[in-house]
Amino acid sequence: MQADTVSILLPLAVEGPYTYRVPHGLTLAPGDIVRVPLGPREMLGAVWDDPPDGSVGHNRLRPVAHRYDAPPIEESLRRFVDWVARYTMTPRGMILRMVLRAPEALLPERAIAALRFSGTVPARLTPARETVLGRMADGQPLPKTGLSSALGVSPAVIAGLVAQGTLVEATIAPPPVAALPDPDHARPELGTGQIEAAEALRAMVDAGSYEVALIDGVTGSGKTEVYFEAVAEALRRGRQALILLPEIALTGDFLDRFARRFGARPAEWHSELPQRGRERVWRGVADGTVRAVVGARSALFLPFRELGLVIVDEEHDAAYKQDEGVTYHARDMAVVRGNLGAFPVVLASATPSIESRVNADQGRYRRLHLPARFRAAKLPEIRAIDLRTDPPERGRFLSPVLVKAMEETLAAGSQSLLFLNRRGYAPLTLCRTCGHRFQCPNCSSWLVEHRFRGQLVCHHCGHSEPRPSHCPICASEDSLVACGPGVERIAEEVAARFPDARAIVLSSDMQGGVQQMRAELEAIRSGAVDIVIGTQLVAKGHNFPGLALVGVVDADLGLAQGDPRAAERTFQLLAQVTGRAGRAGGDSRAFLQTYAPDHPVIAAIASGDSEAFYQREIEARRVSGLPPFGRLAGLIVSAADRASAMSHAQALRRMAPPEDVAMVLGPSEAPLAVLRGRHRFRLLVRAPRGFDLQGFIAGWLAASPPPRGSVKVQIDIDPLSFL
DNA sequence: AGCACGCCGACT
DNA sequence: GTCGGCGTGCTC
Repeated sequence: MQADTVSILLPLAVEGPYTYRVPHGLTLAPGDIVRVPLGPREMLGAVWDDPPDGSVGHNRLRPVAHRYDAPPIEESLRRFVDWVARYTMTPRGMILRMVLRAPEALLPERAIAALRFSGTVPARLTPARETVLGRMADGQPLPKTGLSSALGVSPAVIAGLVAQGTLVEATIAPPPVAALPDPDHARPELGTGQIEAAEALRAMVDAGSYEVALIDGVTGSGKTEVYFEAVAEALRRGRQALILLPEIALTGDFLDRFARRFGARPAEWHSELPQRGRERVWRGVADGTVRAVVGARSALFLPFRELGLVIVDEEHDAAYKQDEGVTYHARDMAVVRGNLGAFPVVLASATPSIESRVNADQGRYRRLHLPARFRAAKLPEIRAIDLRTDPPERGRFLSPVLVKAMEETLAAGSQSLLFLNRRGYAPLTLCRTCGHRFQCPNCSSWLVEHRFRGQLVCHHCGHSEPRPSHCPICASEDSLVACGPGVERIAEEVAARFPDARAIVLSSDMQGGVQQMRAELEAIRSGAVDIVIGTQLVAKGHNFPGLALVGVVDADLGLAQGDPRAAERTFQLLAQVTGRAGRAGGDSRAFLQTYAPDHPVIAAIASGDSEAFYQREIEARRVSGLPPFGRLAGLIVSAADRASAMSHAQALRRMAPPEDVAMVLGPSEAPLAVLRGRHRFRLLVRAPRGFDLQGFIAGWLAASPPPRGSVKVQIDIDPLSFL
């Protein structure tokens, strides 16, 4: 505890900061980014606020090597790191690591090599040389790369002028990674309902204090336009703004939309961003040259210098949950960051999560409801098709009612979308002779036939094997039958029924990657496709302006699982898919094929009465003590083989919990997944609101007989009862 | 994160 | 008899 020591948090899996000696002549303040010796090497770290402890002898302390000339990590971000670490039960250093993801960003950015006119005219002037001098006479340096083609002369001319001393080496500062967005570039015309909501958001940003707003409204009600007004207000007030999107929705379309409103594309941040780009965005965010960022969940950990607003679009989306490494829910952490940084947070969704709805109902969030579609866009007419009364023909999966609607749509020259959230050809293959079912050797799930690829694939762990021609058990030839539909099989049926229609399958395991995908989306947009058959992919992120008909092949899929959020997820997915119809205006229809037309989820979608669904679901959650009324944590128990993972999970469950904590091994006691050769089971821990779940789990793990080495336990889900 | 230390299979 | 696999532990 001496004046010449300092606490440094290192981006490693260490619980707290280490103590270092401050060398003479160096002044350090909390948040400063430094380089310190650690073992045989040097490492990045940040000065933290903890008072240096005396547990390590002063004579063993090593000195800080260097302080970077970079903006310090701001106080509220430091508190955020501490908070997230405690909440997720992760060592603090691991959270800091998420902040310091772009270490090269700490060095000054490399200038661009350029050439400029030195003032010395060459002895001989040729026409090409005159061209160059004419363009460079003002002495402004021009970038070296591409200079000759930019000036329309051969590289030899440039080289000659350099040799003569007419052009000399120079540098130019790299352009900012993103141009400044202008809040008043193209102010939109808002509808009446939108004006009120936009005004409320503007007032929140003006107030400059923590508050959470939940904007909800059907697809096409203009949520984006409304929250852009909040972004504009933050920019006007000199604050930075962050828009979070689920990775899949972070498309060029969205960036263009931002650019149309603000006159410049925002900086973007996501996992695919190349190293150079990451560094530039990180630096720009830290030094304040970047004013607006659109990013995936990890953007929440960027070192903003004056963050004044976070928008979480599609706030219900499960992609906000990070479940590798540090497990956190970006929507919840965004709310925390707003709370610690004293600025507003806006959650937006056409189908809000139950948690957010409850928080709004209970007054913790302000609810801004957008009542109607905007710009004359009409909602589709939605109808459930009862498959018990209108069944498909034998061996087929499309009901005559849906087929007729498709025929009509096709005849009118409009587009149809068939949605089935199941990749591949068939979800189960069995032998007609002996009844053998093809199961994954690692997991307990069925292998899915992918006919285009000729493989049987496990969608759980990725295992795949070639589809055999005969049964591996009874050796019968031609006895294998595909059970149930996947998108490939629906495509087959569509091809048989509509041989002249131009049909296309969109699913995540498409061959050809991003390029191919882009081309196909463009084909759909331009109207070169009549029938789109797609999985979840078509529900999110992409707009299909010409869609007149949406058919949900199996609306019941997803309702039967043991997952406590199954109903909510299905509702959200169905609302999104049916909402794809008719965005651009005109009449449109959506059909839900179902065996349970009275199921609350189906009924809510078909009647358009989502309120009824929410009330019912909220009540069900309240009764069972699930989030947001209780707190739920998933412990992932993992081990190198299935049996020991299972036995460790059971051992943990046997640890007698207090009465107010419930635990189940589940859902359905099935292994979650086999990832990187590790078998994982999930334990769900449920506790009442207000209960110190983290403390309980930590104590529980400390007291449990140490499971042999190879078992890892991590917090998976955690709820909202923190503010 | 690195890097060292420490126990069980196929080889000069 | 060793070389080497990566599981575990440590770095102020």
